Amino acid sequence: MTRAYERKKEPALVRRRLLEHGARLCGQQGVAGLSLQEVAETAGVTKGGLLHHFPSKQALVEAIFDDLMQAFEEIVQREMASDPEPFGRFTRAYINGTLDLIGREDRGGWSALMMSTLTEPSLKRKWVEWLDGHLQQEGRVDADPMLELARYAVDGMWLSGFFDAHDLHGSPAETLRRQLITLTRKP
Amino acid sequence: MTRAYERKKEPALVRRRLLEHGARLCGQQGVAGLSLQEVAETAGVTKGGLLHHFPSKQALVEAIFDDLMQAFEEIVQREMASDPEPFGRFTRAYINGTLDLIGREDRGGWSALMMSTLTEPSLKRKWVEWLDGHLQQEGRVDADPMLELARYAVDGMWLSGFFDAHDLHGSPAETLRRQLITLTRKP
DNA sequence: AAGAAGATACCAACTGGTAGGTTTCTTCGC
DNA sequence: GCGAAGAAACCTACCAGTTGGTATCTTCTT
Repeated sequence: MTRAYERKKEPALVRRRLLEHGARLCGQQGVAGLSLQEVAETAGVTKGGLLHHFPSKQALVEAIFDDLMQAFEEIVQREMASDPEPFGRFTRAYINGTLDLIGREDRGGWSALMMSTLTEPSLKRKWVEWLDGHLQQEGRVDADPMLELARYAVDGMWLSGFFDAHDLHGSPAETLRRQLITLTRKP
Repeated sequence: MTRAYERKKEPALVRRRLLEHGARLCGQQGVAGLSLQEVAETAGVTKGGLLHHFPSKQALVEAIFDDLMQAFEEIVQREMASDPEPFGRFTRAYINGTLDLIGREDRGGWSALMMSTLTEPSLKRKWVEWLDGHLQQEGRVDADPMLELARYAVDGMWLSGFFDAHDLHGSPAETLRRQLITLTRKP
């Protein structure tokens, strides 16, 4: 039996810290502005230690992205499981999941990480594949233009979430959320 | 009378090239990934030349941003001028203007530049002020939650425009545009 | 002549990454 | 049980290249 509390080296924990601080810093400075040195230091380890867990910056960034994507995937899956109506089910899960993330404290991590998706081709590909996968799996039930529009809208809300912590352009988020969900019901 | 064809130095032109190539490179690599050296070279000038026009990287980035913002402002103004219906006028102009930009070749310049807005506080402030200015000026005619939603949706469309050059999630852009505009009409 | 436009050369700071070491953990023969 | 072997975790020192920025010089325009 291992007694974790006596351990001096805790690779899993260190790895976790590297991912989390990396995500946060990414959110503040973007991928290009991310420095291995800084990530390592804030995670309480040296650059050499970081490079032991992630052999290159690219590897680190992709790991951060995968980590966040997985978390989002789980949220979406949970939302979908509790939605009895097939039509627009994925879109509603996407909406609720995204708005959930906006409310989080660690929003910063998500923020520019997803933004970096735009400049980092490998991340872009991952995201597109994820979305395409879901849209294909759910078949035609999420292909309606209005559903597409709803997804875009929540993307926009998420985007504007960076600009100010408080309510978005004016309306409380809950009002907009309900309005969005309404759009996803059958015409 | 100046005889431009004999000139060897054309500062206005150089400045313009610096702004345009800067915008394009920004779109490809983000602000943090932007290198003065690279901007200068692609604009056909040395770094020293660039730093003569823009005394610092920050100054260059802000100038690029201002330049693009001004272009967008003109588009929006033109759209608004040709819209007889006051209700949702700014929102429609915002929608049409944004979708116009998506279709452009120089979309890349806009792309990550606006993204950088999120990490660069000074740019963020400029954007928020621009939007607030318009929303305040147009009074309550653009405060309706549905209009807000429509603006978010076009933001999302613009965002997803980075992911693939072709049509967005599936529907042709024109279909979505019409649907969006419909949302901006009185309830 | 005077100032603007631009080039050249240079610097300190920082970047991602490598090499090679030390410490800690796990495993396995005994 | 114990202890040695070997792997995993982590650190120190360093490298070559790049960064933004400055100082200085030349060329062009007016």
